[in-house]
Amino acid sequence: MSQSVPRRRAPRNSLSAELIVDRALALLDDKGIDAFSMRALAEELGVGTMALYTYFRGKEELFKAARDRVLSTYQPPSTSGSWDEQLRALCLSMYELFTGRPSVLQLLAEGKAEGDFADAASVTMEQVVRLLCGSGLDRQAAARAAGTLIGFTIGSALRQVRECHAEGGPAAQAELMRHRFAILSPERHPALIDLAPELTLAREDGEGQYTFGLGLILCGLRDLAAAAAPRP
Amino acid sequence: MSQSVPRRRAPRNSLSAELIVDRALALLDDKGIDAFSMRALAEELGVGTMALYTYFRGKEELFKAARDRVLSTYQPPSTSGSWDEQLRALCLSMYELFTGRPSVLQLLAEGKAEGDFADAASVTMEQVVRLLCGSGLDRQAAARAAGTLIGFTIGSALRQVRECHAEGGPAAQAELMRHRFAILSPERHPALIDLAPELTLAREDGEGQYTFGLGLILCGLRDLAAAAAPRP
DNA sequence: ACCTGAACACCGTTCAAGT
DNA sequence: ACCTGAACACCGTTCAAGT
Repeated sequence: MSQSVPRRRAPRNSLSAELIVDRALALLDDKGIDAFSMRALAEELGVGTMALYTYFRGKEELFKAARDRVLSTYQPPSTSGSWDEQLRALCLSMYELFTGRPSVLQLLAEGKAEGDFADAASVTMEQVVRLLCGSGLDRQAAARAAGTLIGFTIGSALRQVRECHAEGGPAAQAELMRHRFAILSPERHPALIDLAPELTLAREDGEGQYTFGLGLILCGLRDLAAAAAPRP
Repeated sequence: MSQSVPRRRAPRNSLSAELIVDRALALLDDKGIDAFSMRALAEELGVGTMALYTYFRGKEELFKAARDRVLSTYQPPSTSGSWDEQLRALCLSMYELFTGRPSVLQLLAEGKAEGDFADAASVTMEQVVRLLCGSGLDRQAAARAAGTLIGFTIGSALRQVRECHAEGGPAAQAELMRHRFAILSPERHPALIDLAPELTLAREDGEGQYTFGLGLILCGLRDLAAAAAPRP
């Protein structure tokens, strides 16, 4: 007679911090952060739950390791061109890193993996800050611009990731949005109803939405830099 | 001998959906979404946990009720001036609504309270879209601009809210940030270290950071509108 | 050192029961 | 209708024990 399928235990010493992080990232990217649990991860690895605690103090520490794993594999692009073109390339590559690895983004955004950042992240920050400081902005404006660019990038990536992890996927989300528009009263919300098709499309095209917003911010920065350092 | 302080039960029929939402919001704003639980809320109200289920199907529905409560009390400001000045005022008032009610923002951002929006929210959206459509932008640009403004506002408010709910509060967060800068190598991150004071300040001043970014976006929109509808 | 199972203190929710 | 307690299926983590 068949056993209750207890997924035969992995042989001793076959476990490692690396392997655990690998599987954790796979589980995270696959099912999302809400479906993640130490117990489920252990099950996946074919070990008892507490085996994980030999390698990590707890869930939090495992999350930080997962975050660092992804961030440390990140290669900032080598850029060229004017400072704003370089900023655009840097931000876009960050956006792609995040949307390509939804799990880590969720960890960062929900504050589950706070702590000292991996080196790759600070290298990119360094580039961003250097470009901004060389653009003619004063120090305060440069600092705030850095915050705006990073925040906008993370926020935009986060929105798209949530769209994908939401039940039913993007298709269902779009349907839900159409329904919301459908129940609005035409007298009170004429402009909203009129623009509904474009609004729905914009929401579906996360990357287009992001590049549009990024363009606006960079345009604002160019104007600001030009005003701060006018042609002599 | 004293009882185990079972917080004497509330009299029968003293409970209501209103009262539950009230307390839920208080608990949420006070301790944050992570510390919230149906059990804790019931305890706070002096009733058994299951009493809540007489008024709400479950946690999700309670969250939606809490969200709607807050959004329906929101009064969009009456604006005047040019379209971009009006947009600025609308966005700022949304930002203040959210940062004033951290709990609801977290519900919205973490997708815990999805569903049809309250009326007040769509009234504001209507205004935003109307202003954008009247600015000279084409339809697609108007839709994307709306997405950018809303997304940036929610994202910025969320960052500030998390800053406040993080352990130790803003002060501890700033200290942590200084520490992060302190451990960077001066050879590899000269610009970052040089701008550290301003970056720390910018992070502490959430509202200043937001208005700065909003200004950049609006500046970009003005340029775009001017290019789309040049003087005849 | 590496891994285990039992146990503890939580959680949301179902269910049968009481008023 | 309104509210209860017991129970179920989860969760992260502690702890004593096994190899």
